[in-house]
Amino acid sequence: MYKDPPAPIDRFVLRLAKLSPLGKEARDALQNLRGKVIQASAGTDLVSPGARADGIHLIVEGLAGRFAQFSDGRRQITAIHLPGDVPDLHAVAVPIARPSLQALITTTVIKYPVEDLAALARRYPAVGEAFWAYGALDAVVLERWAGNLGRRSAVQRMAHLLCELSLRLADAGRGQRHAFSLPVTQQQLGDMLGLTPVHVNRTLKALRDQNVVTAKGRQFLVHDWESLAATADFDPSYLLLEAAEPAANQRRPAAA
Amino acid sequence: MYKDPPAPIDRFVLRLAKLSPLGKEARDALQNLRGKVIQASAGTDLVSPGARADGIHLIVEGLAGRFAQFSDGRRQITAIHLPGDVPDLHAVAVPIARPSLQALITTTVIKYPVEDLAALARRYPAVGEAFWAYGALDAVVLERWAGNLGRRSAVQRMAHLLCELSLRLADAGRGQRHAFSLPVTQQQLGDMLGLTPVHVNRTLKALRDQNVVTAKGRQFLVHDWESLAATADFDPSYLLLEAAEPAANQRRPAAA
DNA sequence: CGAACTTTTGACCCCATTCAAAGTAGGTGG
DNA sequence: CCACCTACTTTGAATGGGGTCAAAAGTTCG
Repeated sequence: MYKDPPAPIDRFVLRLAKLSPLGKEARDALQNLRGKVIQASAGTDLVSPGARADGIHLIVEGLAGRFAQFSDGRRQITAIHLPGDVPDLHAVAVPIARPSLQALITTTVIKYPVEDLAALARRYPAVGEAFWAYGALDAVVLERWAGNLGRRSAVQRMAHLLCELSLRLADAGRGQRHAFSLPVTQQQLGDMLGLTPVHVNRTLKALRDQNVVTAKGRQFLVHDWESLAATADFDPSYLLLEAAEPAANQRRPAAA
Repeated sequence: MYKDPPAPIDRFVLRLAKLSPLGKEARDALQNLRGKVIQASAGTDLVSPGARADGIHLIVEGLAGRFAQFSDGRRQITAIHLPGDVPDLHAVAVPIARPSLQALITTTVIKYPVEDLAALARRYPAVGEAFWAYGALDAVVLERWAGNLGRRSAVQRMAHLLCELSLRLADAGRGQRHAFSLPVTQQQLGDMLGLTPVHVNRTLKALRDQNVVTAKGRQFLVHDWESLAATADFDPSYLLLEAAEPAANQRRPAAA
């Protein structure tokens, strides 16, 4: 077997610690937070637009999308969150600013009381600073997402999304950058890319015909990652993953 | 006369204080920050893509755009910043994550040393928390921007942009929501909206023909704000301006 | 008073949407 | 285990919104 996926809370704490050095006491305090475990099936809203703020979510398993909704019901997904992510951490600082959150597949989350996290941030300044930095990085990713939507063609957008997600999934121990499972519908891909489901299908077909990516079922195989990154004009550095740059030491045990 | 535009640094401190109650000492410390005044003419980059981090910018006068740049040179503006805004405050927490910044018109900024702001945030926890919250609100606006780019037609995008900017300009004391000056080129509007300059022109013409907005020179007159907001599906609450919604109980007593 | 930059308009093209329908899982109950 | 239902995927044909190319008419400013 490959490396086991790290426990989501560990992943979260690790990322925080990388942003601002955390003492052992602070790390333990984060690990010992108690929250409510919640299961959501695909397509249900974890936080509906305009809902009251009642907790901060840690993704434990599955896939969640942050989204904006329009009055006609259409949605634009603005960020994808994997196990170990906390999509709405910034709501600790600004309870009013709560993003809407949707489970894209069957998803398990833990919901922590806002006050507990606020108390932690106040008690350990390093934690507060790490929370702030965490939100800042989130905003960087969001900015790329916006650039993607504004200025690129359908194929480029799709390529960029696949590049981003392949690296992040690999980083979360959920696959490898050239072979991963992304079990979302084409409808949902459309909501991420600002495209109609029909055109998502055609776009995937185009990539398949170029022999760059094949999506069978919801299993993605990237045959030519370099070419994919090139069409996407993708620069991984903004994700700030360690695995991102060298990429040489991407272990690949004999499997499949 | 209408109200005078408040001094930009005051506007910034005021906004911070609204996010997290600041003591007089902390407010004074913010006011007394010393930085380098810089003038930039229209179109020049205040921070070029990939440039080294060397300061945090307060917009004093003019208009700046945060942007993403692609390898072919095209740009997508992801946020507009008015006098009193600090576009890159989050770089205090994550120096690596520095947004590119462009002066859209002749613009004056003050550049503060990152360390000075970091020291302030560490010394006054309330300031740190306010900085964090400031970034969180910025991200909320950015999320709307992304939704705008992903799912709306050219006319809707333009309408939304004009709604947002008219309210923010009015809030900054630089005009009224139905009559304001936005002295940017149609090329730059295109970079904001993900459109070509030619189509920006046609879009403005469409709004003019519907008698909703007329843009003569770079002076904008909104004849029917309600109708504009309706076509944009615009909801002002995300901006968290006092003028926008009731928000009556938003104020807090200044603690020492 | 000319040079460079904007704005405006026209004609044509192409990418993505829309509408429609057939094919393909996946899941449930008989 | 199969019949059936529902949701998702795939493909075709027609439409349209926005892009591209080109040129003329303002502006601004040295």
